[in-house]
Amino acid sequence: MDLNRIDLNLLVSLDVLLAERNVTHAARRLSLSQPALSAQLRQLRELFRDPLLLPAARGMTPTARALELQGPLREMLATLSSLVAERQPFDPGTASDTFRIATTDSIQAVVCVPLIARLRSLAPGVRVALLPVAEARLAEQMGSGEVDLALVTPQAMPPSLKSRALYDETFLCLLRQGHPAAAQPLTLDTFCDLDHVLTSPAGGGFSGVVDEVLARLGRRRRVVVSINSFLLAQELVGESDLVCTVPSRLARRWSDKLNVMAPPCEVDAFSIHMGWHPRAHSDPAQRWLRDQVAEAAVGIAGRSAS
DNA sequence: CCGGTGCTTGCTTGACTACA
DNA sequence: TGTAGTCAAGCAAGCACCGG
Repeated sequence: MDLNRIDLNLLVSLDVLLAERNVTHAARRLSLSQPALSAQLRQLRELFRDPLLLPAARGMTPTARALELQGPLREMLATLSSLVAERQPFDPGTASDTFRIATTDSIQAVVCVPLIARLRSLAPGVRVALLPVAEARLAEQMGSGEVDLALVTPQAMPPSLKSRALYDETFLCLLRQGHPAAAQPLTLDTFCDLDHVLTSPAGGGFSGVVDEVLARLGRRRRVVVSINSFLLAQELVGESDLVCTVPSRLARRWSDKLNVMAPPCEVDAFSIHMGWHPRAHSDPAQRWLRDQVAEAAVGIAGRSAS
């Protein structure tokens, strides 16, 4: 069958004809005259090479082929109907969506805490799931809808995603209160003499951006603990003489219980981006979520990063 | 009970019209 | 000019009624 020959209106008429099993009644339902629908039935008969409906005592009787078509036809028209239905604008007041955001715990603390407060007030019916970042699977997770939004560095962002910069970030060092090294600004010598905690979302590593900077300066530090949770860093630092270099906004959150100090060497700033699948680009709910994340990020970006 | 008649219902077809 | 619609007429089948 040549698809070019198929007029969608003919299929709509067939659907009504099969439901009514009466050309006159079907024509009335389709706002057509009975002869007009009779002409369409003739075209359908040619198209399907089957009588489709045979005259009966009262109305028409469907042929086996017509009965075979009825179910799939109804489903196809319902799918088409939903496909072309006007997309409803997102209404945060009544929405009950669940948003899944993949990010590190440091970004969760910095961005997601104000974000969730914002969502609770604007869209009390929505739910938020914060998920760990599985860098290798991120593109696949977003493609399948397992994750709606990723908040990560551009390096961790799969190239297939659309992305937008949220804010820039630098590093600060954390030491416990009363730590002997905290009495004066950290020098490179003091910094390298201390034992370090290294945090990385992937975990397991003992070398990071700070080690790269030190290597360029011909220096090195001793990383004795490697963790994948930034939040655990404050506990470890608070209970030991360890030092930990963490994103500045996170460090400042703990300034009341830990010493927050500038690192003795210049560690390159980095940026945090949000990424989403192209499929979700024009989805009203997803767009609204991205706007809220951007708004939350404007709030934190406004605060000095150094 | 059966067959004839007329009415109703419903489909098809031909003539005509409107419109792009 | 072609397409898609309406109007009007024709035809077929079912049904009710009536008379023999």
